[in-house]
Amino acid sequence: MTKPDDFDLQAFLPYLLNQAAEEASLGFQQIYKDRYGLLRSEWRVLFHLGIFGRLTATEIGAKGKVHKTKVSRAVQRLADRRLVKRARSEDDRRVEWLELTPVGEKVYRDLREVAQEYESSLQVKLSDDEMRVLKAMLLKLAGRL
Amino acid sequence: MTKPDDFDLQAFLPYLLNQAAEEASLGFQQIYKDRYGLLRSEWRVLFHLGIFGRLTATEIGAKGKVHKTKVSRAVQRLADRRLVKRARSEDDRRVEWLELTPVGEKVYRDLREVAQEYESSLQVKLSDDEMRVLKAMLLKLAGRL
DNA sequence: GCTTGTTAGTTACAAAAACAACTATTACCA
DNA sequence: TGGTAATAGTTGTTTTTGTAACTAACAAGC
Repeated sequence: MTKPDDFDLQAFLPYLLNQAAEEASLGFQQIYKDRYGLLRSEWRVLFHLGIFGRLTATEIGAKGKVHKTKVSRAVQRLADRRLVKRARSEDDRRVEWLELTPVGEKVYRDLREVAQEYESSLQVKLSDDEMRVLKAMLLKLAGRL
Repeated sequence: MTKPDDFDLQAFLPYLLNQAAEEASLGFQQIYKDRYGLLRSEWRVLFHLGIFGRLTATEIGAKGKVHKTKVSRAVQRLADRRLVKRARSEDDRRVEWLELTPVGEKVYRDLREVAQEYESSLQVKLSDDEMRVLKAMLLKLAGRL
C-alpha cells in the first residue's frame, strides 16, 4: 500500500539549505566550543562587538536577527567570563552599552583568524567565482539586500 | 578603547548560510507546524517515508543525516498520531519497518503540495538559472555529491 | 554452544532554545 | 501633569535537542 514518490527532497531549498548550513557550521562550531566553551549565540555577540565596537543588546539583536532573550543570556555569560563589559547608559537608563574587554578582544581576534582560515578551507570545494555567486544569492534569500 | 573592525560577518559562509536557511525555512515551518503540529524532524521523517515508501529508522537517519534518537522520537510521535505504522521485521527482530498510514499519506501529499508551492514562491527572489547554480553549490557544500 | 563484538532502537539526563510574563524606565498625549 | 503605551532588558517555564548509557537481538570466532 506504499506508493514511492519522486518528490526530490534534496532539491527542496529549505531542506538543502539546512543541510549545507549544518555541514558548513560544524567545523567552526567545534573550534569556538572546544577552545573557549562558547555557544553559537555567544560567538555571534562576540563578533558583533568585535566588528562594530560598542553596541546595545537591542542593536545586536537587530543586526543578527537574534531574539533579545538569547542576546541577554549570551551577554550575561560573556560578562561573567570578563569577555564583555557592560555599562548603563547615562541618557537612558534602560539601555546598556556593551563592549569587549581586552581579553574579549583577544578571543575575538583569535576566532576571527580561525574564521578566515575556515572560510578558506570551505573554498576548496568551490571556485572563487562560484563562491561569489553563492554568497550573492544567499544574501538575497536571507533578505539582506 | 573599542576598535571597530572590517571583518565581514555577512560574508562569513557559516553565518550567511544559517541566516538564509532560517529565512527560507520559516514560511514552510509555519505551515507544517500550524496545520499538523509537526516538528522539523517529524516532517522530515514523514517526507522520507512518503518518498521512499517503507524504511527502517536507521535508513532514514542515514538518508537525512539525522541522529537516531531524533528519528526514534519523531517516529514515536508520528505513530502516536497514527501517521506512521511500525512493524517488527520477521527476519531481524531488532529492526522495525516504518511506513505511512493512509492518513499519513494524506498529510504527506498535502505538505508535498505546499512544499512545491513554497519552493516556487522562493524562486521569485532568484532566476531559474541562479536557482540551479545555487542548488548545485549547496549540494557540494552539503557533501552530497 | 559460549564469549565477545555489533547493530537497531530506546530511554534518561543535561544543555540549549522558544515563548511568555515580568520589571524598570522612558515617551506620548489629552 | 497623570495615565497609557512603548521600549530595554531580564527571568521563569516549557519544548527540543544533544549526549551517553542502556536493552534486545543478531553475528562471528573459537
